[in-house]
Amino acid sequence: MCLTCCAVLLMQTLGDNLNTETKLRPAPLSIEHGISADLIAVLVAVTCGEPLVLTIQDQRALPSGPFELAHRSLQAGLRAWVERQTRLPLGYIEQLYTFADRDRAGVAGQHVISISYLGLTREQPASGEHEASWRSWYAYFPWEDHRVGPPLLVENVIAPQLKAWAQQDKARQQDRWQRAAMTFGFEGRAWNEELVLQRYELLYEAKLIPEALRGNLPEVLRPGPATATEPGLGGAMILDHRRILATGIARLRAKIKYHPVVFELMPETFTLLQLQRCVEALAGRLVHKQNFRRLIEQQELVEETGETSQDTGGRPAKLFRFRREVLAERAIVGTKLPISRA
Amino acid sequence: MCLTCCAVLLMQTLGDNLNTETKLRPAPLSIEHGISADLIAVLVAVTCGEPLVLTIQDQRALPSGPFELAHRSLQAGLRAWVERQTRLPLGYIEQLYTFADRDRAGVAGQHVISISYLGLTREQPASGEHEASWRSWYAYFPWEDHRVGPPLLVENVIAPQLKAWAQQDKARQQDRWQRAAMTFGFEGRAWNEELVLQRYELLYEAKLIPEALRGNLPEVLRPGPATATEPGLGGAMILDHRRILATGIARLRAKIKYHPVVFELMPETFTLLQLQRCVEALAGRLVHKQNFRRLIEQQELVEETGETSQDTGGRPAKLFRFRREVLAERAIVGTKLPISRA
DNA sequence: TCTAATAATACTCAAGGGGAGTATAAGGTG
DNA sequence: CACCTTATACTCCCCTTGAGTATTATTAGA
Repeated sequence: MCLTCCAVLLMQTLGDNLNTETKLRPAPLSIEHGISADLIAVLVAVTCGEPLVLTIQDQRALPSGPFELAHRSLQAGLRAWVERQTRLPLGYIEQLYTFADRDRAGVAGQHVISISYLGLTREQPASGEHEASWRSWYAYFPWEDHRVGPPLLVENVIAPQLKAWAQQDKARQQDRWQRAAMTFGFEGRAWNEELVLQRYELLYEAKLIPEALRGNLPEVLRPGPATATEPGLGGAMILDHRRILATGIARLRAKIKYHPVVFELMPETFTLLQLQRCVEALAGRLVHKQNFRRLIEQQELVEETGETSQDTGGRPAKLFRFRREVLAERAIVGTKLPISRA
Repeated sequence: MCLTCCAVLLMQTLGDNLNTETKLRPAPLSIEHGISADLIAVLVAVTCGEPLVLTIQDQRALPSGPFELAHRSLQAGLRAWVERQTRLPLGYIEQLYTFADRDRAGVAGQHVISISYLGLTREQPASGEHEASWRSWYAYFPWEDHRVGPPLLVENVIAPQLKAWAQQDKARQQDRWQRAAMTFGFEGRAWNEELVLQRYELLYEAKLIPEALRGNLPEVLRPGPATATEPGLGGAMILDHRRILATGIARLRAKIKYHPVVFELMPETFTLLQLQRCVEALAGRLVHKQNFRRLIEQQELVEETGETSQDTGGRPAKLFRFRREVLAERAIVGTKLPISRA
């Protein structure tokens, strides 16, 4: 079969090239096909105003598993697999990105295609079996939390280090610093919470992220120390899992603005402040309370349950529930083109 | 070389298989591993106010090829492959979606993962070798072109057929018709040009699309008649290529609203009307001329070249060029959250 | 019991973006 | 020259949106 031949030949080519450095050289015959597919999930929940992500392996990896042919579709495969592993009912699933960089090749030329998904779930039940645990995503991206103002980390650590990095290359200095200023909001620019991935990639490129210092291939075999780099720029993860997480956060931050996905993260009934805190947790920014309520109400996204919540610490708040009908009623998309209505 | 061998063998396999109507049921044993990966490209150009997509196989398929392990990344692989095949310089590339539905399984359990990409290219040089040719995407989605008003097809054909389909199932009647009304803008609702995929999937579900009538598995082997269904609901394509095209169109229609990708489709210099016509071709809707210009200018997306174009049919128009700097200057993303600036 | 703190909720106001239209300029063609 | 076509400038007005003030309903504590 074509694929086999292709793979085998490639194996050899790859094998030849790769092992010039390290010399773990597996028998090239042992692997027949060069391609395997993995599913990687960014599972998000928000509890007590913290955005949580499900992790395994001592909080250094995203849950992932082999793509099984048994399922009708990728989506179904992921859903079944997640629910089996974690017992979490998955409200919302969305494909994120498919990675197949050569650098990701794992054990000896075995080429891995990773299809990543974003999944939203309610609250946070017992996190299933295995060593799965929930962790705030700001543990991996401390510079992304601007809810109490811009973190000192940005100004005190990231800015100077990026400046130094920019100056390392006189030719590209301008360009580098402009990118840094744009993504991190230096030089008086506004912070843009959606640029999560761009910021991570910039830090990676500047080698401020421990993942960037690892060798490419043999890396799979040494996940590195668990907390060695924690104090600085957030917890590291294996492989490119942190990049995938960044992709998921960025996607979610963009999505909440034009699609009512927040409600997938909320309990059945909630107060408006709880909803606001959830949005703020995701966006990493504070929101204008009155205007937020106006936005929610004029879009008719919620309806009163008639009950109130007493445990607010102040005046009791009305409880609301999501009006699921809106999903069918209208497609929420924004126009930016001056479309002629005539 | 691997690539050659792979390609040649695939050619043969495909060639052999394509014209045998059914019987092709290979021995399930022949394949050891179930997974192979394909790249599928939605290549778009706009010429003379028409949005074009590159097709092969008598305009019934999108260009695709095996994923080659030799490249550094998927993106690089696609770029190299496209440029080799078509000699088109690809300005912009974006991953669309990864499909791996069981229904797509081609030859007997061989599981195919298809990673689809959207690519934008300038104008339209000679379309390379092979049987590649450009075709207006509205040939596949005639109901999507609202530039001269809502097509009669929508009101005269689609609406009644969807109504009939809704009424087939008394239980789901309400729901079905609401979906139809929402996506196609029936019952006085506004047309939303971004819902390309939703509309296609609705028509597919209602079996108004010939692709939906094909059997699942042996389908690969019989692409069906070339123009049998043309007069009705647009040209058919093999497998799920039309769905992928719909995904690409939808993504592009959404993207032009918040990211200056249109310019990847324009020649080096252009008049504002040419730019407008290009946007209109993509969006499938007319745009308010004066407000469109205001939008472009206030965003400082273009700068005058100093020259003018005479062949407008009227007063000569200033020529403009895209200000590439804006890409670095600012990240264009829109906020819909009432973020507190204090 | 009275007071301060916390939060919910209602309302106001001004600036700006965006939809829509009018007016004028500058080329062609008969 | 009249008349068509397109380019370009400018106006108007409403509604969204950012920002702030005022009022109400609770709890905690002096």
